[in-house]
Amino acid sequence: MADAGPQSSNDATGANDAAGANVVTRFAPSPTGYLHIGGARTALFNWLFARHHGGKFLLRVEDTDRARSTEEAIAAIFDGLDWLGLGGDEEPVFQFARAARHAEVAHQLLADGHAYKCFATPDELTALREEQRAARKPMRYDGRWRDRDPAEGGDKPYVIRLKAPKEGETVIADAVQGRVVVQNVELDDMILLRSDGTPTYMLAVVVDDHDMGVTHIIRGDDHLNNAFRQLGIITAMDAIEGGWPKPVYAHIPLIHGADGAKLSKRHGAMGVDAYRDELGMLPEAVANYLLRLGWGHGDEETLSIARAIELFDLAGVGRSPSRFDIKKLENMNGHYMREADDARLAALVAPLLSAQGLTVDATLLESAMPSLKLRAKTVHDVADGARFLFTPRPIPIDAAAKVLLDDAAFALIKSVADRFDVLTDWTMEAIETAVRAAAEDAGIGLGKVAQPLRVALTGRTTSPGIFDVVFLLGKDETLARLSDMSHYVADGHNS
RNA sequence: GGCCCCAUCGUCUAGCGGUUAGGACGCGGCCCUUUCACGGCUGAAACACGGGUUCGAUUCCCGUUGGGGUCACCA
Repeated sequence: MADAGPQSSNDATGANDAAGANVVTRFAPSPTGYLHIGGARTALFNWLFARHHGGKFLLRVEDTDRARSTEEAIAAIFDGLDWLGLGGDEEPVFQFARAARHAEVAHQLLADGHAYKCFATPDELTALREEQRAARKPMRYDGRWRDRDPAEGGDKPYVIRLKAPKEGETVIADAVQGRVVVQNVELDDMILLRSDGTPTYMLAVVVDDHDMGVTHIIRGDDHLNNAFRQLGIITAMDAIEGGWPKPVYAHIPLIHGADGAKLSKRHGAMGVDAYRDELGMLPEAVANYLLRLGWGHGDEETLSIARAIELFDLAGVGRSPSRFDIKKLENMNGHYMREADDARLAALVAPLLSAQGLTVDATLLESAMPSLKLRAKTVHDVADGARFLFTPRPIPIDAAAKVLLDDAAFALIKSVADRFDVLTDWTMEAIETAVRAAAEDAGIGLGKVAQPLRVALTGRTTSPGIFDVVFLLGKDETLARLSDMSHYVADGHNS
C-alpha cells in the first residue's frame, strides 16, 4: 500500500508489512531486575505465537542502560525463561554490543535530513517541561533546533533528534487493540542519539527489531504510545534505503495486582523464581495460568503446551487489563501436581525436607507421592505432608491432635498394635483387615479407630489414608510409634 | 493536565443483534468418605450509567463515570 501524503499507516493485513510466511517474534527484557510475571506472560505469548506459526522466537537483552543493568538480573531472567521452557531459538542479542550500528542508523537519518542536531541542554529542557506543566500544556519538546542551522551550536554537545512529521496522523492496526490513531502533532522529535553518542531505547529497539528480522512485536500495552514514535524511524529509514517493513504490532494489556492496583512486590510482582522457590509452583501451571490471563479460547481452562501452540492466536487476546489471582494459580498448580510424575515431585520435595534437618529416604518419598500429591496445591504442601515419614521418634504431637488422645484411644491403639504385631504379610489388605477387625471388636466405626491411629503415627489430625500411612511406615516403625504412645501416657501423667 | 487504551458474576473469561447470559477460580449446600484432600451434584453471584441506531441491544455508535497506560539525553 502506498502512504498518502503525510499520513502513514500500519495495516496488519497490508502487503507492505513484515508479516510473511516466516514469523519472527522476540522478547526483549531490560536486565534491571528479575523476570516478573508480566514479562513472563509477554515472553510466553511471543513464544507461543512463533511456535504456532512455525517461526522463530528470539531473545534480546536491552542493556543499554549501563547504570541499571546487572549480570545478576540477566542470569535471573534467563533462569526464569528456562524454567518456563521459553528459551530463544538463537543466541540472545545483547543490545549494548550493537551501539555502533545504532549510531550508524542515526547518522544515516541525520545525513538524509530525517534527523537533526539539537543543542538544547538538559537543564534547558527541564525548564521547558516545568513551564509546560505550569501552563497545563502538553509536555513535549518544542522543536527549537529543528530548523536552526547546526553551525549555531558550535562545538557544544548535541543530541540527534528524529524530524518527525508535524501534520497528518499515524495509524496502527494493532493485532490486539485494533485501529489506533494518533495525530502527528502529539508526537515530538525524540532523541535518537544522546550527547555522549550512545543510542536511546527508541532507536535501539527499532534498529534491532529490523536487523533481527522481527515480524511481530508482541509486548505490553505500556509500549503502545512508543509504537507511533518508533514507526517514525521505520518510515524514515524505509524512505532512505528501503527494506524497512512495518512490523505487526500486538499490544497486550498489563496485569494488575489482586486489588486492581499496579503490580507491586506485594501482589505477585515477584520474580518467577519466587513462584518456584517460595510458592512451590510448577512451571507448567504458571504457564497455563498466564496463558489464560488475557487469552481465552472458549471454555478451555487447562491446556497442554501442545494444545496451547495449536490454538494460540492474537485474536484471542483480550483488550482489558486483568488482575492476578493467586487462588486460581494455586488451583491450577494443584491440578498439575496431581498430573506430575512421582519421581520428579520427589526430587523437588526432598531438598525441602533435608533443609528441615530430616533424613530423606528417596524411595519411600516417591512411593508416598501418589497419596501426598493428591492433597497438595504446592510443592511445599507435599513437603509438609511428607514430614511425618521422616520425623524421628518419638514424633511430636500437634495440639489439635492431642485432644484425640484419651484413654479409649490408647486402648484402641494397643488393640491395633497387637493385631499388627502378628501380621506376617505387611500388605494394604492385611493392614485394612486388621484395623477393621479392631473397630468391629470395639463395636465402633472405622473412623473412631483411624483418627487415634493417625495421631499416633503422624502426630496430626490430617494425613493420607490411614492404611497408606501404616503401609508406608512399615511394620517396625508403625509398631514403634504405636508403642511410643504408652510412654506418652506415662509422660503425661508424670508431669 | 494532553494523548492513548479499557469496561460481562468478587476474579479470569465465553458471547461477536434475538441465549433461561455459559465455563473456571473462590464462596455456600449435598454426596462420596477413616481425617484432609480429590471427585461428583447443586446454590448464590455479572452485562457500570445515559442517550441513540434497530422490529430487537450485553453485542453497533456517541457521551458520562470509573479504571489503566504514557508523556526522560530510563527501558
